[in-house]
Amino acid sequence: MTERRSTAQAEKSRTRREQILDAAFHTFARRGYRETAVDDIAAAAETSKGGVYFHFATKEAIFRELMRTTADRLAAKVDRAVAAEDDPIAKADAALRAVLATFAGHRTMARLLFVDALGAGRAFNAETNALHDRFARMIAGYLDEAITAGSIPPVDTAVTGVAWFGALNEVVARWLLADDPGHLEEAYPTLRALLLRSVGVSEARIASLPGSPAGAR
Amino acid sequence: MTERRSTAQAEKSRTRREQILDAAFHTFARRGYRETAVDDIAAAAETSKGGVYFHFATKEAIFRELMRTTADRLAAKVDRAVAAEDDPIAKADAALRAVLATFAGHRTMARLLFVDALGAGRAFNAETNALHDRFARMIAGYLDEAITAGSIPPVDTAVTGVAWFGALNEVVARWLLADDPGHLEEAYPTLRALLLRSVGVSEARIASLPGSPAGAR
Amino acid sequence: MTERRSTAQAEKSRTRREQILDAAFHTFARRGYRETAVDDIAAAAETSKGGVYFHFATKEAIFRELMRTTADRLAAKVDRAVAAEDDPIAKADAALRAVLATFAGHRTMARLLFVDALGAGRAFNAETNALHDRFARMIAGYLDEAITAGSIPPVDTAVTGVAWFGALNEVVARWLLADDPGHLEEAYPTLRALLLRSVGVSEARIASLPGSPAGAR
Amino acid sequence: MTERRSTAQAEKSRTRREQILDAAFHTFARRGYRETAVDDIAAAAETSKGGVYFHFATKEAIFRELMRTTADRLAAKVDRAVAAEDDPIAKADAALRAVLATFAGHRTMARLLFVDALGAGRAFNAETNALHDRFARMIAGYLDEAITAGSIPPVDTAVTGVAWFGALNEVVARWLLADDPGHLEEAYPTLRALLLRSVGVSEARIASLPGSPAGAR
DNA sequence: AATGAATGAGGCTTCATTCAT
DNA sequence: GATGAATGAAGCCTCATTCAT
Repeated sequence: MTERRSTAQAEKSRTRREQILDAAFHTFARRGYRETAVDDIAAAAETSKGGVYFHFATKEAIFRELMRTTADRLAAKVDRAVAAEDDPIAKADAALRAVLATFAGHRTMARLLFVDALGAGRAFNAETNALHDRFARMIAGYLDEAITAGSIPPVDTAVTGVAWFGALNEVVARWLLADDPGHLEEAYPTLRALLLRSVGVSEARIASLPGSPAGAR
Repeated sequence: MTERRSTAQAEKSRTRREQILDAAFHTFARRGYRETAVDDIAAAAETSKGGVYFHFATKEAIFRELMRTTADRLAAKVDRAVAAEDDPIAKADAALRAVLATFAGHRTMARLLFVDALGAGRAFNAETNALHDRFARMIAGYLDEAITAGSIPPVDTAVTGVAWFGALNEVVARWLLADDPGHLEEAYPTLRALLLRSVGVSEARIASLPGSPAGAR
Repeated sequence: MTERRSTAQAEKSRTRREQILDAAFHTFARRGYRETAVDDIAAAAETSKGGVYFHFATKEAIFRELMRTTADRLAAKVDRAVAAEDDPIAKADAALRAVLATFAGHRTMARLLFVDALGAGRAFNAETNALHDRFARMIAGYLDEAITAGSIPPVDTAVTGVAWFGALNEVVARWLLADDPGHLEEAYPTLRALLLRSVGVSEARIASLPGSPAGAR
Repeated sequence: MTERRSTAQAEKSRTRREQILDAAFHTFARRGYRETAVDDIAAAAETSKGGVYFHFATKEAIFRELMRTTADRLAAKVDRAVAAEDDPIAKADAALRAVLATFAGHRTMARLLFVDALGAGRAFNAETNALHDRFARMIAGYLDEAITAGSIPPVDTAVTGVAWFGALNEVVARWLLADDPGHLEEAYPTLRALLLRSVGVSEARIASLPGSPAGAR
């Protein structure tokens, strides 16, 4: 009985904890880190300030956890998409597509991950840095594989990873910040062609990818 | 006499104004907008809070002016560099080089322009947006010229402008946020090759640019 | 149990709220609205600035609530006094007596209601206006009844209400501001005779009221 | 020559001083004492803050001087009006009429004198007190004359003076604070009848005064 | 005489965090 | 576990006053 109750409590607690994370996620994304008061989070989570502080030590801790899990989720999605492809270039394509699709579906998530981290102040630079680094490295890794496989000529994959991520990031960010967002996917073919070309993939190969403009050169 | 005196005073006032802007510039860049107190600016400018408020209506006004003038200065530098070249691709090269060189010399300036704007909170998104837009458009403009001149094949220059700016931005930002910065210019040849290739410039043409890796020729 | 606890807490909270109102009441009355800092109120209430702001949104809100409740209390007292009399003139007498007695007992209350409202700045004119209007109308209402009952000849009760209130107000205010207050009630018979006479009540009727100067009978 | 210049300077100085007083008068009256910044006064006087401080030691000093001179002017006007009459009751009528006429013509002056003094904070109570006292005493003085002349029965003229002033003050104040002022003079016959009746002047005598309703009872 | 820049105390409000219940 | 009251350090801004020129 005690056993059962404590389990039930633990479950309820986990639920409440997630409620708070959820609320924080949306509130941070909508209003930004500094503009979000712990009270706002508590209200959105339908609990009290004290309740929030029972589950998290500080406001910063909430944000950090959110950053981490959100990034994890995205990275997992990308990994899954990549694993489904064989050809290195198809892998890259799949990865890009996965990122854009996720963002397109979760504007909020993107905002949190790519825009707000900076707004959170110097304290978070390490986090942000690590996050961007992680994605840049991920890209570099795939590029390295592609080079090894002979799919593309050798390049400085470290710099290229950063640049690709930056290009992607900016396109997403501009979309996030736009008053009238439009469809993020529309930019995809152009962006993909740009990125692939930048590492020496031939026009023919690019044109052969699914979704390329029909008669493309 | 009165004339002379008032002129001297006006000059001193202007000097003080600039002192404040300077102090604000550095403090914002070091600590971020939200993290910077008006008192900090005053202290750094060796004046008082009231002194700051004599010259600027609000903290925000200081930041806005800083954003504007900093962007102006950079844009002017780029324009000058571009005007010195004839060939569209050389122009692009010059522009990139100008941006990187400026940032390399003024880490602080870059931080303010590219990183902190986001930290300033939702209220500044319009400003930031406009700033990024300005540079993205600038790039798109040069790309359009290059297309018109037949130097590169047609592409969606709007998206490309954004992507280029993003790639550049990210490279700079990562450098800014790194613990051990290293030399920004080292990334330049790689980045340049990447960007030019992405819009279809031939390897030969890229290799012919000054500063390209020796063996590449 | 939870019930009991929450009730106890709510009660404590209400108590604290009133503590703050009380402290504000006295501080406003002693120093005036502008002169009173929220810190002063907090200190007087033996709590912190934050504590005050937990219970009230702004300093102005405190003042407004104070004005309202104080006026309510006075109006209720007058209404009760009036209801206890039958004859219109006796009603007027009772009302005047109630006001003066209340003020005499609570110098502070009077100060807040009649003097400080103006010190609160243009923003409060609406409030003050409404307050004075309320009392002037109250008087006018009783006068109208008296006219209807044939106890006094017809007069412009609107202007008369204002004038009566003004006379009363000034007598009270002068007493409030005097260095050596003396007894407010001493002025009462004179004031009452003045006011009643001003609306045509006969000397005989006035002399018959309780508390009239002996020899006047 | 020096002589002449210094005279000219003195004159200019006096002019400037008055300019400032004028500006202060209007600004205080429009915005209230606390809401008026010395900068506002300087701007309205078309001079600088320093200029203001050359002529006046403090903001308070300006206000005090304004109160005094304004009251002087009004008192002089009343005295003149009173001197023109013989009969005590006609004198009283003339005095009331003078006050109301002055206020009606100078809403601004009235506001400064009767409303704002309180808004200026406790520091001015002495001044305000003295001012109100002065007018109450003035009224009491005329009433004493009237009693001596046998025009009215004896009353406590001190209290009556205060009450009369209060009635007058309130009527004026309500007019000052009203959104849609209307004509102050319209209230005059009612007010006059009220006041005169209150000290035992007969209906017949009241009806005989100029401006009384034609067929008045 | 006048200017305008500078000063700095002080005001109101916000908010992350703590804690008794 | 949860609540909500309390704390107090900051933060931004205003403004009377001073002062060098």
